[in-house]
Amino acid sequence: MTSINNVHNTHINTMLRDLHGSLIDIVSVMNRPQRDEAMVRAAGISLDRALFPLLVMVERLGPVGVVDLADRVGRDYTTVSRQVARLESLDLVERSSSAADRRVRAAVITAAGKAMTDKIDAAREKMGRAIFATWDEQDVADLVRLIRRFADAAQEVEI
Amino acid sequence: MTSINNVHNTHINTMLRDLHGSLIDIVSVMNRPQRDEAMVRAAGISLDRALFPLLVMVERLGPVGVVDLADRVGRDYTTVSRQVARLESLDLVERSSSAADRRVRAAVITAAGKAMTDKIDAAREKMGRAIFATWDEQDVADLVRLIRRFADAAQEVEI
DNA sequence: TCCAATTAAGTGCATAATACACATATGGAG
DNA sequence: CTCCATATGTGTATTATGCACTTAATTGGA
Repeated sequence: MTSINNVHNTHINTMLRDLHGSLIDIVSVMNRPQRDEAMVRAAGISLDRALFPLLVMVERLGPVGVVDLADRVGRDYTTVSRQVARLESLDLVERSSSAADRRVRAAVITAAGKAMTDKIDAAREKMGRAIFATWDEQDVADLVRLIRRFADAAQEVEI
Repeated sequence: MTSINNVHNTHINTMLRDLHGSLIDIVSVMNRPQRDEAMVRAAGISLDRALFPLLVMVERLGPVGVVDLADRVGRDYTTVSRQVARLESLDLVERSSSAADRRVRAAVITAAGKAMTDKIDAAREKMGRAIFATWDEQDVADLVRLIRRFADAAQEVEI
């Protein structure tokens, strides 16, 4: 290996470590219960901590099964099965057997659930505007584009 | 509000929603227990799921107290207090009362803990190289720079 | 200086979350 | 058709979690 390659590798390693550190910080922010709960409470609703990310994912991912959701939240699917059942009993999501694969009881968000996530989205949008207020439009566009590309690649390389 | 501003707002909203979707995907990947656990098992070690992110954070954040860690993982500090105590009993972290503030028993990683996170880092580096193999160097640099800036801003706007 | 309020950390305890073992139904390959 | 993989669900034991309370140290005033 040439010295140029060594320099290059060190550079990449530094960037990867920086990237990982940034992701840890972002996940830390997203994990903070205060925000989600404060939003939900401000909307006059009460929802268990564990149910919240699932509701958001059901809204985002459209008809989605328990196993798929479980993979994403990193919990056993039996745990998620019970949580989705609770969301269903709260009329925040509804499920129906997929015509294509009747094993799957895919969950979709209800009007009541959507009303809840809309309130969260509004708060998130406000936060996003505050964050990007001082950014060049080009930087925002680059971030959105590159992070999407990164997310896609990260999902591919897994498993 | 002019129609130009409407277009602009819609554009920002779309980008914010895209960004949020990307972050959900990234968090999903990071949440997958298979990877971390497989890494740790490959290294011949066994570590509870809940303890793992804490170990990584202690390694990254240097001397860090229980309350600070708890804020980051989004759990009550009493829960984290017990988990850090377990990491300590496993000799993966060690704690000492800070000279500056003797209430704080700041945790730092031990040699054994560092050996564990080094193995994880190596696996993560391999993954990063796979992800970025086809990227322009400039895109990688832009992503690292912009995501760091975003993480910093997101931490500021919180609370 | 001294006291009240604040903050970091820890413990006991009740509750909720979680995962494993097991069961059922469907899909798909041969 | 048969066998195996997959999606989901339930019973149960274990663990994690958070609240109430406590201790110790720091901080900010009066």
